[in-house]
Parts: sequence; structure tokens; C-alpha cells
Amino acid sequence: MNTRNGFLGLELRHLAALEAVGRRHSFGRAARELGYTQSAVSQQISHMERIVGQRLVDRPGGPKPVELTEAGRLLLRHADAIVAQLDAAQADMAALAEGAAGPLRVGILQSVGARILPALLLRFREEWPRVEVQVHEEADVAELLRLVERGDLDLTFAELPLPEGPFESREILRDPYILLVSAASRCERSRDSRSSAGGRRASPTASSGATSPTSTSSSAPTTTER
DNA sequence: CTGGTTGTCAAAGAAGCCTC
DNA sequence: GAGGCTTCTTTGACAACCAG
Repeated sequence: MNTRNGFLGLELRHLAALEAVGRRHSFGRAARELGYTQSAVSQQISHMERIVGQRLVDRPGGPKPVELTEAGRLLLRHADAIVAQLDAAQADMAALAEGAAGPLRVGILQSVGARILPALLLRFREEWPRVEVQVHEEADVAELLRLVERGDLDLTFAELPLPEGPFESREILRDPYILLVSAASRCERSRDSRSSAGGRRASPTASSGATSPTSTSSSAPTTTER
């Protein structure tokens, strides 16, 4: 018999029995803890020992406590890793079922990727550590919206107003843009009238940090979901 | 030595699951 | 539904050890 195939006969209940026996130092107490009879646990351990081909539990006989052999302790260390991995898998499955895990495909423009996304991702990963964010960059908002509509993206950053479509949007940021012109330009000469209407003074040396290729008007980046 | 405790081993049977 | 398989329980006989 192939040893590796033989190990396929090992089951989680066997590892649980080994762990309980190792911790309680008694077949009977391990059995009570696991909800089995002492005989059942004894048979499980014996079955394991036949599978691995080594003595896993030292039975001194009588009321002396039973102890795991070196082979038993070695196998238990692997069992701990297996059980921990299983716990992680169970948590992942539960998280996936409630939408807290799995991939999240996000569409962005270059400006969003450079200025907004890094900070957002940091916060997002703290809150949703099991969600893998997959970023997809496009130069065109219309293309991003098309990908969301087709289901190729889960959400995208866009600018308001949105075109007609099966989208749900949430405004997350207002990012004012300003116009920079020469002091001698016609725009500067007409500033008085715009200032009185609530406009902002343009400066040739300073800006509010706007990076959008759009040169005029204020924009309101938004996340859009299909 | 005796009784109590703990564990092994074997056999019979119950229960659940799967396949046909 | 019947049959096969697996797992577990129950029961009984037995062994090893400890305490009184």
C-alpha cells in the first residue's frame, strides 16, 4: 500500500480524538469531551495507528495517565495546522456567503488611482481584510460604466452627473477645481463680476490641488455600482 | 491480596448513508 | 426498499497498575 494513499484514510475525527487524548491524558475523559464512548475513542486511535504505522499514544496501563508518543506529538503539530487551516477556510466560506470575502473588481481613472484610491484601500483593507481588491484602470469614464453594466466590474469611480443606465451611485467626495490663467487674460479682467457672483479668484501660482483633466467647473467623484 | 481504576480487544447490533 | 458499508454503542473478558 502506498503510504501517501494510506494517509488519505486519516479523518478529522481521528485528529480530534488524538488531540483530546493528548490534552486530557485519558481515553475516557477524551471520549466524554468528544461525546463518544471510551471504546470508540480507543478504536479511533488504534485505527490511526494502523494508518500511520506507528504508535501514537503511550498506554502505561492502569490508572497512569496516557501520553502521546513522539510520533503522536509530531502528528498533532500537523493536525493543529490542518485544523487551523480548516477554521480559516470555514471563516472564509462564511465571509464569502455574507459578501465579506472574495474579489472586488474596482474601476478607476488615473487621477483616482493616484490621489483617492491609496488612502481608501488602506481603510478598506482594515475593515474588510478578506476581500481582494482588483483594480482596473481606464482612461474613459464611459468605458468604466460600460464594464460595470456588463458585470465585468463590481463598482467604479465616476463623475456626476451619470449617464442613463442601470446604476446605483453614492457621492463620496466633492473636489473643487479652479481655473488658472494669466493675470492679463480676459478672465482675470472679468473677475470682479464673477467674484460678486460667488466665484473664486484664480491664481497663476497656486491651485487647490485639482488633478482632473477637466479644466472648469466643480466635479463630484462618485462610486457607481450596477 | 483485594478492590478500584483505566484501557484493550472482540463480538453483536443499531443507526445513518449510499448505491442500485 | 434492499443490501452493503461505516461508525458507534454496548457488553463482557481480560490486563496492568495503584492504594489500602
